[in-house]
Amino acid sequence: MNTLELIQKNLDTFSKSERKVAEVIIASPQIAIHSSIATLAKMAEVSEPTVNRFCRRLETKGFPDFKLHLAQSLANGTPYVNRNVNEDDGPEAYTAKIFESTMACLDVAKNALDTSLINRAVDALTQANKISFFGLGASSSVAHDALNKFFRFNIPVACFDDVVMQKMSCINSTEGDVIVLISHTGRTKALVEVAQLARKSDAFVIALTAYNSPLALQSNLVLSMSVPEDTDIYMPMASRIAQLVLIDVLATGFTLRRGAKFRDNLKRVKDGIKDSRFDI
Amino acid sequence: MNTLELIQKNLDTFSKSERKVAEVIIASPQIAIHSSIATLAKMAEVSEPTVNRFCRRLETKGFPDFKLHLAQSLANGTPYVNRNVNEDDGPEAYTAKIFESTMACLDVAKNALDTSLINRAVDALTQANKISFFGLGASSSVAHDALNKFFRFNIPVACFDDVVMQKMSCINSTEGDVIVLISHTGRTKALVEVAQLARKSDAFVIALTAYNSPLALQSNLVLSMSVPEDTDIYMPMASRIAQLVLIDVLATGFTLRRGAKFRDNLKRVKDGIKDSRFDI
DNA sequence: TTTTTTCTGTAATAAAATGACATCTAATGG
DNA sequence: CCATTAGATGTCATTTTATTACAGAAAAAA
Repeated sequence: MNTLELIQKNLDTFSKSERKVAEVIIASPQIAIHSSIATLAKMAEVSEPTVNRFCRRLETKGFPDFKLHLAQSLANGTPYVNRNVNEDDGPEAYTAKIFESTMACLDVAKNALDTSLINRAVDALTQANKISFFGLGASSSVAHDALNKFFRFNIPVACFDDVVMQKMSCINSTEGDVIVLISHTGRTKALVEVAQLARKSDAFVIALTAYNSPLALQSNLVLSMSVPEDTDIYMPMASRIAQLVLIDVLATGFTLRRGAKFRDNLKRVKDGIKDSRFDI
Repeated sequence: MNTLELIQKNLDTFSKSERKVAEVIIASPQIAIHSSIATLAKMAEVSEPTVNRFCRRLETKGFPDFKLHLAQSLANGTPYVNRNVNEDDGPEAYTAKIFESTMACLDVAKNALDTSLINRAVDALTQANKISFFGLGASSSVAHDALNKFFRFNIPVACFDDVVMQKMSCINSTEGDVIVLISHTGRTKALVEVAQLARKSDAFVIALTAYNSPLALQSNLVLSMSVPEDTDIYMPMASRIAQLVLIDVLATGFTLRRGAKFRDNLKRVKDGIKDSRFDI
């Protein structure tokens, strides 16, 4: 496991002084691995043995061993941890934090995803007579984006961000239709009702939502991501990005399933809008 | 560059004793990084300073620094690189590839961004009488998303994905209005015309687009990301994600600039929709 | 062969990390 | 509210580790 993530996760198991050390390391891991125990101790304003004890707590042999582990995990994967934006952060700080925590969330989302479920979702989508994407609030732009993607595949596809339209559309659904419902929390009442209507009409309901949420329980297939929303200042940020990437994954799975001929078709669509663009 | 490869390549530039060290390290690098200079010297049957000199020859600060470099290059594989999806990739493969290359793109985007420009953009947005977000095609969902974010700030904000509406809106703009144009390529003729109209009406034009593109040249402020679109099967994927994260950054900058009182307001908006959700 | 340069090892020094112990802090029970 | 105790933290001593300076050996050049 990634050392940096490990530190982040165990942050509350550390003592006061050890947490100081953890924070200094998380803030600038690259500096940490190039420092001696003395300089790091000074940076964290603790004593040298405290740094050493901190290292041991992370199941390493000591400080030099810890540095090796940290160095490896910095090279290995995400040096990106979910850091919250502070009130006094400048543009550099909050830009970096948001990008990095988004990347960290994508990493978590990737690991939490069940690819066999993705495969089943792609199965359902490729066999669908019609695909509908529904979302409300912040999730409606995800639905729009999905529309934009699947629309190019030249199959019947719809997208509504209005509850009434969504319900009407569900009532008119039949077996063979796939309805994709998008909601971060999975607790929006209106969307749960939409799911119920869709099920009544024998449509296949795929939910991009939280595991075990009311919406998830009403769906045929759930793609859950369990992304923490720490960074957010009262609005969904990283979760929505993860959903979008998941849409990309589904769209890619779709095109791969359809084969090479189909992809040529996509290219023609793209070439078709050439005239509306400036040449280089 | 990979340290182990570097050693291999420079094998003939070393002296006799240094080569002994090199060979021991190449033979068992995992042991090497966990050994002290003394044990490694003994293994190579040379003196300790020889090992040290060997490390310096590889442009490291000394033995501990060398170990860090070696540890990093031993950390398996290049993690988040832009790997293209192949026709014969299974669900695990393409899911991982899409997530990872999205993360790689975000990393590139983050490094390419100019935070002073972000700061200026936040300046403009906070002082705006009215903010409009315009995008066409795939970028329209980014514009929608931006609307959803800035709408919560309780300021006049608009979003159109229709060229005619966009143009009309621009003609009605006045000084103090900010228009944010979103386009990956920056070559969509219609959107460039929109930019020109907006400038004529003395609106401040911010473009989220490619550097030096026709759209960029027509704008007051350009936030460019230069994200490669390798992974894409003829549709924007990662670039759009990067734009969305950039919107998050701008929205965060906005809330930070507005201060604590303003953030309490945001919380009230969120609490206000509580009734429409299921409790846990 | 002599001279010069380059390499390599020894020993001294400096730096770093760890261990032992004392002190402080905070929590628990009287 | 104080005494006791477990845990946390720092100081200092010790040990380990790395680096430097220098001298002798090997190789190359004259």
